[in-house]
Amino acid sequence: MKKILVIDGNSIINRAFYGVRPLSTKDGKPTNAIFGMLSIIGRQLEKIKPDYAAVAFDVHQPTFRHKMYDAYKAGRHPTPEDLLAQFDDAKEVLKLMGLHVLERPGYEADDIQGTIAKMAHDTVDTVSYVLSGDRDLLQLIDDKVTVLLATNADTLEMHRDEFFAKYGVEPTAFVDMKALMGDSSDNIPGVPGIGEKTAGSLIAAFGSLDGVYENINDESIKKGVREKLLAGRDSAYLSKELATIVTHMPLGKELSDLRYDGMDKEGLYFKLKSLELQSFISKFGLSAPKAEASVAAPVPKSDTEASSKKSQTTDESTCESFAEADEDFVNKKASCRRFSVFSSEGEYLVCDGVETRRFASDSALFFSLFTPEKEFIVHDGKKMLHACLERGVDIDSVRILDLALYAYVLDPGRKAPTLSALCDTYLEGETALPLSMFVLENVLRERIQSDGELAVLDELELPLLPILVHMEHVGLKIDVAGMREFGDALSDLANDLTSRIYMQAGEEFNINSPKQLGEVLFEKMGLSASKKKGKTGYSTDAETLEELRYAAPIVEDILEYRQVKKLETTYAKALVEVADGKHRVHTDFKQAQTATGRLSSADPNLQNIPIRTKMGREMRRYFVAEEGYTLVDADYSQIELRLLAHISDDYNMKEAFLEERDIHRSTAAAVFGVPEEEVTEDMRKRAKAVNFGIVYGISGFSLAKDIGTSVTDASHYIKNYLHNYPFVDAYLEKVVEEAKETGYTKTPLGRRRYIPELKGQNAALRAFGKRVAMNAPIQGAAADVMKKAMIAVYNRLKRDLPSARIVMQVHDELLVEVKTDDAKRAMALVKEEMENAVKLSIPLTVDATSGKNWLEQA
DNA sequence: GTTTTCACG
DNA sequence: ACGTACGTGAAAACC
Repeated sequence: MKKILVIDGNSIINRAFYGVRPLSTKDGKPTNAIFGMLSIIGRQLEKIKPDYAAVAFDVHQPTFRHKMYDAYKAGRHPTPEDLLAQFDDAKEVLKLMGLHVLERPGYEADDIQGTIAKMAHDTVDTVSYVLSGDRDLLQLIDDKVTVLLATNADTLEMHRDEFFAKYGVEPTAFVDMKALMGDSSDNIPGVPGIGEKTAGSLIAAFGSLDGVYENINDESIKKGVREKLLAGRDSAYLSKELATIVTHMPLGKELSDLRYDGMDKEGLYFKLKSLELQSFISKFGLSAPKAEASVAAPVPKSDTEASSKKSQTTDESTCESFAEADEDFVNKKASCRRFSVFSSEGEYLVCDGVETRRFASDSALFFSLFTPEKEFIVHDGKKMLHACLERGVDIDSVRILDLALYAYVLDPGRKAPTLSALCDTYLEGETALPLSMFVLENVLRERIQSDGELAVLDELELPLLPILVHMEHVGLKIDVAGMREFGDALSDLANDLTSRIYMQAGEEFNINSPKQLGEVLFEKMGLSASKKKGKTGYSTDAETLEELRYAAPIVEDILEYRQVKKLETTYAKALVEVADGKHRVHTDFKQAQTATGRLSSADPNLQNIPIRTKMGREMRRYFVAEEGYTLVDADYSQIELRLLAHISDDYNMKEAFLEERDIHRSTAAAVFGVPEEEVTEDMRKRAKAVNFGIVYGISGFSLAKDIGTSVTDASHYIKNYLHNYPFVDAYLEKVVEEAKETGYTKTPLGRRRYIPELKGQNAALRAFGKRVAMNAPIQGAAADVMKKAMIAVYNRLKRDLPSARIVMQVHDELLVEVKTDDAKRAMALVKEEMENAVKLSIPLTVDATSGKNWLEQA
């Protein structure tokens, strides 16, 4: 187990200054703070023997995060002259001790500590020791983080257990306590009248600040306390923000940059000698080097070439020196971990948290920034990732923090906010791009965390992004010649149908125009359908025409014409047109588009390729594998119903899946009250519609329309269904109830969907909200599972079967293209990863097939 | 830019 | 009392 020691420089020096009697050198230089600091840190270095060590300091500058609270900070006591005078020497001593001294403008020492502790926390086999005199840091404690709390007497090791014993709450709830009790030393107001005792028992009882206010009317809260809490609500939430330590700041360091290699014995010897801190020279076992003055100073390297270049004053050299500056930027930033990149027309603006540089879109230097482990804060960065891929960047080894995805996770129902809209909303109008992207990342991440959606962001959306880029880049091959022929045949067929339709209508008109078609059918030919649109005219949709099918032969021709025309224009013609030189089509997966968490596919949409009719299904024959390759198609069987069974925990539905029974047959038996053996095809078909309806938030009316029965019968089916699956019934009720209370639904992984419709005055809209509430967690959970599966499949194939690549996703289905020899193995691997993407209380099963094209799958 | 229609899960 | 299933994208007509 590796250990990292992270020291709060400011608080240790402060504590040392006030805890140690005044000391000074002969010529009056104060040294007591350095003395105390050495004693505290020296002891811990010896005790812990860290593998990495860093000391963090504040740089006193207003920051994005804190500037709004400057008013509070203004009340701090000024630092005494005698203490200020010791800082520079103290830092020098620390460096000579082998500690990495870190200070970042705009961030406080505790933010640096929090960030390092988090880095260590996320690294296997590494634990952190956070040394501070400040109890604020206790919030960082967890299984892998210990806080060493320096007091005047000695240094206390605070593990999770000690913390819990002392405060009675989890360390993460420490900020929640502070939010209530406040902290005068940090100018955190808290709630007036609430002290440590009350705060402790409140948080112990309700877990968090949110918990306290959610249960504000709980009888265990005394009236007086409740009144104080209500009056101080805003102050409490502001206090919580003030008290929370940032754990994701742009540090520009990785753990390996912070290695502790022991002290510089010679340097430290001289330094301590000059500070007249003799006792530490012996304590650290330091001694004068043998030949004190023999170290030659390095001769500065001659720089004639560079200086001659710079001495020129032509325009050309100005350009060159810009290029040098950029190159310098890139080189210098080799050690920087996190950048923000703002893409604009023809250029990228790159910021390392301090300075911003401009790169042309085709700058090789820009792409050279993308080295393993680096993090890039972007907004809607897929286009940039494609450019990276073209330039040979390994996009899997960098981490892309796409703020558009952060915003999507926070509220998938909202239309995608622009970067500046995000700044307006979350940074109160701060728009210093791209620097503000760092702040946005922090702010949005904290919100996502407090909403319980961090897993959705970090385990699904962020890792999925580069995978989508790969899929889009590879594309899906179409048989261009075959599809063109098919398109031509469709065109011929449409022409035949057109003539027949004109003939029967007795005139030529635009069949594609619903207006003209309506006039022909309903006025000229005198047909009539049950529904007709008032405002815009007659409805001529398939459902209406279906009614008239046998009233006039023209109707059947029109229906067929519509189908043929759709296939021709939307698919055959359109796809041939967008195929690239290698006959591949590249969709654009929208990752932040749907309200439920699904992907969508556009330009072209490859998620709605026909399959339901025989003629439409033919289209799939022209989606093919590359020569020597095979398409593997793997789809989840009944994923939404399985998730409904799992989430509702309905024993009856679970039993059907556990026994791998045909769920529609099972449902039919229940709904029609017959044994499964006696279920007819028609009964099964109706039950299937009921199953779908349930997932969509059913109504008797719509079900009746769908399966062609009376509303009475349909309602009866639903009643039987819910009676047979009582936990499903209870679950659907619960999910609507919860959505009414909280304003949102959530999937098991935490993905939210807000449903404002439930709160409105419009009854129709509220009914819609109810259906959405019933559907969103199911559809969303299925989307979560598929995203998890895509990540698992991608990584598995990359490792074990690199000849295979995912080429499409259609909600519950993955399409993989693989060398024909490896098709069997690909089927097995993909199936395995998809089935085990999540663990449910019932099995998740995947059917995998393979073939030369998307139609012929055996 | 909006409406109608229809393709998919 | 109310309208009538969840989630998408594209083509063509229409304004």
